[in-house]
Amino acid sequence: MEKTGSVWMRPERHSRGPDPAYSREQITVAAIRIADAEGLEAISMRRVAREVSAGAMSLYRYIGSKDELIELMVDMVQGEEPPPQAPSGDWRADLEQIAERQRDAMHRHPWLATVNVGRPTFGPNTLRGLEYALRCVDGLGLSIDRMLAIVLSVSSFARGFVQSELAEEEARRRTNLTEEQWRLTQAPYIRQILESGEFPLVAKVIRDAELPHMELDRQFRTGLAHLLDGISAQLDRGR
Amino acid sequence: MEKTGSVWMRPERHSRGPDPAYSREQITVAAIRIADAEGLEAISMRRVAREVSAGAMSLYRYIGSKDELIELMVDMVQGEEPPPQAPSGDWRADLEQIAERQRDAMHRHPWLATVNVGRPTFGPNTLRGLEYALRCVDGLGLSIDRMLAIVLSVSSFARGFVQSELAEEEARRRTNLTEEQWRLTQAPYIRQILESGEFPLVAKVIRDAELPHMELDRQFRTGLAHLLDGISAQLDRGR
DNA sequence: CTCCTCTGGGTACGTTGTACGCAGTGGGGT
DNA sequence: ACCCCACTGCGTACAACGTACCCAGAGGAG
Repeated sequence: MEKTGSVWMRPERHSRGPDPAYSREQITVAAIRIADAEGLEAISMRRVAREVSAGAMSLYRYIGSKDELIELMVDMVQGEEPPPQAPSGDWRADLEQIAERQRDAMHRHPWLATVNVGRPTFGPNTLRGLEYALRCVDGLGLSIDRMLAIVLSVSSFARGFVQSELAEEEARRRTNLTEEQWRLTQAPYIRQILESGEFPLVAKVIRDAELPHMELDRQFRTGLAHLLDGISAQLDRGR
Repeated sequence: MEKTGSVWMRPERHSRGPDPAYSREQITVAAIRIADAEGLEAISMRRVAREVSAGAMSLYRYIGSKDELIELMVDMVQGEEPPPQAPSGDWRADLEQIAERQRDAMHRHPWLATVNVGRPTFGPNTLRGLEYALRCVDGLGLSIDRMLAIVLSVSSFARGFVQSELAEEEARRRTNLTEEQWRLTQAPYIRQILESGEFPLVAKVIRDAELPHMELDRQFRTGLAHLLDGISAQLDRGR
C-alpha cells in the first residue's frame, strides 16, 4: 500500500489477486448512512466495517485512514446535488442558491457542519462546486482575490449560520439524554439566569424562543440578503 | 458527586475533608495552555492531569467529564477580554468591534473555532458577551427576534470566516507532516488540477495565492462591512 | 503449473474516557 | 479530647478506539 499521494489520486486497485469484495464508494455510503442516523461520533472503523459486513481491518485495503474516510464522505455529499451547468447571469440569485444548497446539505447531514472545519477537502465534487461559485462572480470586472473573498464570505456565512442552528439540537444528541432528562438537569440553571436579572435581553430571548422552525429559514434568508446587499452596494460603488 | 445540574451551578466544594489540592480554574488554564500549544486533539484527561502534576482520575473531583472541561475552556477564553461596560451608541461600530474581538480570540486559540460548534455553551462569560451584543442593537425599535438575528448573523459570519482562515493551517498541524513532506504528497494532485484545465478559476486562485496574511485581515473587514451595510440598509428602509 | 501479488481479516498494541474502590485526612459533634 | 465520616487524591480496570502486522487463500501472469 503506497501511502504517498492524495486520496483523490489513489486508483481503485485490482490487477493480479482476487476481485475486491467491497468498494470505496460502498464504504463511504455506509459511513454516511451511519453518521446521518447516529451522529459523527458513531463513526468508527469497526462500526463502518460491520455496516458493510466486512472485517474491521479490511477497510484499510480501500481507505488509508479514518480521516481519509471522512474526506471521502464530505466530498460525496458535496456531489449529491451538482451545481448547474453554467451560472444564470444573475450573480446575486446564483450566490443565493449556492448558500441555500449548502444549508440544505448541512441539514440533510448535520455532521457536515461540524466536520469540514479545520480540514480543507479538495475532492472533485468540492472543486466543481468551488469552480462554479467562482464562475458566478466572474466577468464582473473583479480581481480573482475579490472574487474569492465574495465566495468565501457567502459560504462562511452559510456554514456559520447553520452551525448556530444545529448547535443546540446536536448537543442534545451528543449527551444521550431524553428531552425530559435534559430539561431536568438544565432547567435550574436556566431559571437562575431568568431570575437573576443580570441578563435581561438574554432572558427575553429565552422566553420568546417559541418560534423556532419557520423563523430560522427567514432569519437565514434575511442575514444572507444583508450580506448580498452589502456586496451589491460595493459593486455599484465602482470596481 | 452529584451528577445533577449544570456545570456552572456546581459549587467549588470543600467543607469537611482535606483541602483540595487543585482547582477547576487551575485545571482549565492548564488545558487551555495545552490546546494552544499542541492543538485540541492533544487534550486528554491524562495529559491535562500531568500538566498540573495530578493523577488522571483526580480531575474528576473537579470536573464531571471531558466535555465539561471543554465547556469551561470555551467560557474562560470568552472572559479573557470582557465586553465594555455599555455600548457606545454606534451599533455599527460596536458590532464591528465584537466581530473583530471574536476573530482575535479564535486566532489566539485556534481550537476555539473548531470546538464551539455543535455545542452551545452558556457559561457566565459567554452570557455576558451575548447580553452585551444584544444591548448594542437594543433601542433601535427592533423586535427581540430581529435583534437576535442580527447578532447571530454577525457572529456566524465571524466564526465561519475564521474557520476558513484556519482550515489549511490547522489541517497541516493535524497530520504531523512537515511543510516539505506535505508539499511532496499533495503536490502531484495540485499539479493535476492546474494542468487538467477543468478548473480554470480554481487554478488561478491557487497560482495567485501568494498574498496571504495582510490580505485576510482586509478580506474579513470587507466581508463584515458588506454584512453591516446590508443590515444598515434594512434599518434605514424602515422598522 | 507455478509464482507472486493481492485479497479479507484475525490478533495485538498503545491510547482513550471514565467507573470503582481504597487509604489517608481533618473538621464537627460529642 | 476523642472518634466518625465526608471528603481527598489516585491506582486499577475495562471497554472502545485507530491501526500496525501477519497470515491463509485466491487467481492472473509467466
